[in-house]
Amino acid sequence: MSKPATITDVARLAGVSITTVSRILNNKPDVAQATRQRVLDAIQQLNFTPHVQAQRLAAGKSQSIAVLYPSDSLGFTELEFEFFVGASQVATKAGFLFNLIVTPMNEQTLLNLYRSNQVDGVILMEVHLNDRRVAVLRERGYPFVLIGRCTENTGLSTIDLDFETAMLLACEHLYSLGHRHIGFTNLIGARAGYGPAIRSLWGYQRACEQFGIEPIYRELKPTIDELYRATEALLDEQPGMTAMITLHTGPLVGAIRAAQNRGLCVPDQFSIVGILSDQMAQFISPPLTAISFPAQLMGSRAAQMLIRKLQDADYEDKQVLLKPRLVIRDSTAPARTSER
Amino acid sequence: MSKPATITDVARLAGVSITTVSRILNNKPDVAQATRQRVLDAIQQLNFTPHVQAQRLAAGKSQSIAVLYPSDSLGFTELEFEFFVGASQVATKAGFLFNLIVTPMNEQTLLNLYRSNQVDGVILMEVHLNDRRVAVLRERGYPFVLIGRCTENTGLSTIDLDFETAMLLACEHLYSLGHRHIGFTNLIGARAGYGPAIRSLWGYQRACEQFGIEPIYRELKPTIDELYRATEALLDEQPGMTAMITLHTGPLVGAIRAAQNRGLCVPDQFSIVGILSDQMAQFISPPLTAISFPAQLMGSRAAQMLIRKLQDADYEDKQVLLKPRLVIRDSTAPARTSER
DNA sequence: TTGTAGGCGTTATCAA
DNA sequence: TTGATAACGCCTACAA
Repeated sequence: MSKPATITDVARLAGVSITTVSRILNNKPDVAQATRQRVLDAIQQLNFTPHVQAQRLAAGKSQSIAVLYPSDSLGFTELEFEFFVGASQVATKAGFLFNLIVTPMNEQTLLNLYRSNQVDGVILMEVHLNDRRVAVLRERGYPFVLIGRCTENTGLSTIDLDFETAMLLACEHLYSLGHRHIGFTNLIGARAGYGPAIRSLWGYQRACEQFGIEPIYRELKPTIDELYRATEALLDEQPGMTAMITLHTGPLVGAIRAAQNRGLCVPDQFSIVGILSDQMAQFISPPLTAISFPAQLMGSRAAQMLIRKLQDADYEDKQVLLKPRLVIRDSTAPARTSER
Repeated sequence: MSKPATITDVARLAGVSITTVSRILNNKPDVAQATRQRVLDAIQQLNFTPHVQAQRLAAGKSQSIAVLYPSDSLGFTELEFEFFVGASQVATKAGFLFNLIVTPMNEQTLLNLYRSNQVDGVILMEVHLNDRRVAVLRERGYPFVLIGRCTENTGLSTIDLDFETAMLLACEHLYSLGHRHIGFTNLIGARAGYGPAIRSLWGYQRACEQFGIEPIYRELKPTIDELYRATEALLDEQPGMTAMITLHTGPLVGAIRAAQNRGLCVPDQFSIVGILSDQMAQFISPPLTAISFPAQLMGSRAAQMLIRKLQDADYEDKQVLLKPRLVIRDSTAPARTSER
């Protein structure tokens, strides 16, 4: 583990000044072809790589971004992984380091991230309508991007799935299959202002009005058991219910099981629509009719926006809202008009 | 976005030298109580946070670790997410930055990671029996930890699941249920020396000998379709086969489906055992009897080992091998002695 | 086209 | 118990 070569070593070996080496490293013009070659040779020979800490200190940038994913939030879903991979790929390609921080941060630690120059910018996940983190960062003018969005997003860079439309689509699909009693089990947190939860609820409510159907609504923690019990309860209370939409990714297996345990065959007697990744939708039996959640895309777009923002002084903030897409698989079928 | 305060500002405000402030920041002894308080007040007042780049440059450490997960490797499984979360939590708690790098690296870029001081150490995933990355890093004496292991691990820090024993357990379970024709669909890559694949194969082979049963073996890419087709093919070719073990996490749904499509009820007429996270095992229908894969634990243990190694000069390398645990759920049942 | 010199914000080594 | 001062490795005016 001998000490890595420094720019000084290179300069000495090539018989030039440090400045010249630096110029070449940073692709500045005004270097004689011969000199450049000599320096490049020296670099090669010494296996030299610039010391990033030093570069960053001198340049005043950290060249790294972080994703803040408070892991206590909602338990496992398959989506996170895709977000991370998408963002990490983009970051690496752009020469940025990608930090994943799953420990929840308070206002202080969040600001320190910037002040201490650990990161140039962050991607915030699990965003609420009134997110303190957003308020704090916005006020200080620190660069960041949201996966999700707030109530007031002017001047922010955001990327989100249009959950409201997603719910409309889902309801429409079921309605067109003849379903008139459609339940919706939402993520917990709508009241707390958790974006996806509250917007889905709005969408559901709008759909109910639009189609003239009666809402059947629950909020749950995203565990299989919860969804299992809730589904059973709903089936009991709502004998007329022939279909369900759920925002919970994995646990929605609980819903399927509960239905099946009641002797209800999915989809022949009971239809289910989810919102989840295409991957996961196919892992489930039966393969799920679902709004697909393009998590990897969202992760990479978020990273792109952030990095551009960091590099372009006059980058314009954008609020990207992805149009949801319904993929019909095997968990939905026409409603039996007779009874359930 | 006013410039953050520096140590100089603090020193000036407190009326002491930079050195003194530095001492206090680093909890050195020999500072008068009164001085300390004065400096702390100044720090508070200025909202000062040390500039990490500068600290790291001066100290010669980057205080960050990275996980190298080449994302082209095997496609999605739910396990990665858990690895990352586990490692990230530990890193943050220890004051380290956690970098996730999913872009595959060649020898050069890997070494540059160290030389450029981006990271102090890395956690390698997707390890092969003869892993070039390991050879390269070991030779240079750079600190790293493996999730997985090689053929020769002396002097390395590794953590791995004992796949060989896992396969023995799985076979034993099925054998004790009366199954005598047990198929095994492995991850592709055994021949290429991919650790989990090859060790599982060894375990399976040992189990077959031990129980005197005939191996029924396939290697596949981890997609639902592949596993679906392979299972169908196996069912055709091996009319006596009543059970299957598979190393593929999600796609094993394909196996279940194929069996069911043949009119084989799982588990009554066909048993399946997987190796996957407890989470995922429950997402699947029927809930899967499986060797549980403690990914989050492995991630955090790996990070712990690495960080200790970085901090303790005389840290002893350990090769940790986790004992597998079989959790019996609803995908295995006694073999029908009659026929399938 | 090239080099000199100062600075980035810390830590570490000596003196005082 | 404190404080100069020299690193750390690189970048960047400015000068030559």
